Amino acid sequence: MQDGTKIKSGRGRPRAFDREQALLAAMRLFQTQGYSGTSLDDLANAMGIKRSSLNNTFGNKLALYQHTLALYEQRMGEQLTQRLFGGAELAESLNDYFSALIAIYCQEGGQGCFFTTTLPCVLRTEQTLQETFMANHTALESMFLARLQQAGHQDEQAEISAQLLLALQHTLSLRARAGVSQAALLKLSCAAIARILAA
Amino acid sequence: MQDGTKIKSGRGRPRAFDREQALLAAMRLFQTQGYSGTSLDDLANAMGIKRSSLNNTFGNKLALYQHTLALYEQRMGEQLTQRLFGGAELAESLNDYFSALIAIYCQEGGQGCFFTTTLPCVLRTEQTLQETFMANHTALESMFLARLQQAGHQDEQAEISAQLLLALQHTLSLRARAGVSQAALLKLSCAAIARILAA
DNA sequence: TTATTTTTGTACCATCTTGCATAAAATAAT
DNA sequence: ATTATTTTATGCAAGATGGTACAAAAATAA
Repeated sequence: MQDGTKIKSGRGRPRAFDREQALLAAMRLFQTQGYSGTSLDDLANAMGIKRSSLNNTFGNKLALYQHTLALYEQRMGEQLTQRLFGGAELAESLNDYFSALIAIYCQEGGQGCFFTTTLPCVLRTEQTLQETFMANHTALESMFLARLQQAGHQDEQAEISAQLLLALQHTLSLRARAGVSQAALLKLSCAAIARILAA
Repeated sequence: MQDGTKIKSGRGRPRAFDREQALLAAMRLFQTQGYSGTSLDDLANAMGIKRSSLNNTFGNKLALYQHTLALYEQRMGEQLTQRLFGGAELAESLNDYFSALIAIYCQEGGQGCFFTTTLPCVLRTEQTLQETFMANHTALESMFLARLQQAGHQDEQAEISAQLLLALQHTLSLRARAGVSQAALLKLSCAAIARILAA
């Protein structure tokens, strides 16, 4: 009966917890333990609510996971998109974007990207997640492409450059998750950007 | 009492199944469902053996997973290393290597790389796996570096190029897993190699 | 043959897991 | 105050899960 996206609750007992704070706690746990490795009891504990509230507010486990994915995507966009389209110089914009990205990936001991570190292993068992993953994938590539075109880059070359920038983002995520230091990632990022723009 | 790596069994009842075939079946299942998403019952069924034989031969679930990772790494090395160091021309070697890599990644509906698609989500809960992942990571980068140096590439630039080649491998794995077509991956691979060598 | 070693089949156990049911609590509308 | 509506608390149930125990089976060594 619940949509899980409702905000205003006309009447009835008011919710005793903050919806977004709870989702953030769930996100952190999913990001640390993966989807299959996290139980609803774990989640409810981390969120500071009871299982009944969890199911009532977010639906089942898969729906909760999708909500955390959506929240992550939204928050990342808020923190990063402006950096990419802010600066006048393309190289400067890219360095700004990836520096901020690396800082996020290295939080909490190097979690990497929520999508690329936790989604791939469950893509085959949960079909709807494949679409979620692919949608994010194409959105990121389109974003890079738009910024390159804004800088005057042409069709074919711009498309390849956009793909390489996403490749950089992928490898940064995996390396952060593997424990590579923030300094090493920054160095790699700078060198990669220079190479990609050198064409 | 078992090491799990023993080959010769002096006396006693001989094993009724092929150890490597069983490991391959386990690998396929782990690759499809992830580590946490696969139960020992699932594995025993796929391997065609009983739970008792599984535990007796490979130890517990984590040990079995590590055995499949080792087998994957070994087999990939056998199929790919020669391609990288075979050809005389660097660009040719790289295209040969990545073409074969993509063909493997796209098998069975696009599984991608066993390491990069199933390991990241469990790195935080199983510490020993972090070392396994990092070891593979550095081994691959060293392999690319060695091939570049063999072609006469110099220190700093060769190191960056090796990192970018590993980045290419990462993004190919994730894209294959996301469902990107083999043709699209090949196109990306060729363009990326050209860019990386253009420096 | 007899003893020893290893694998195999079956069963069991303690725990975890998910979803659901039911009642109590809190608030708005009537 | 009463009713309707929503959240919260508690518990239950059916099944899954990982690990282990034990006897039977199979093969070799003495």
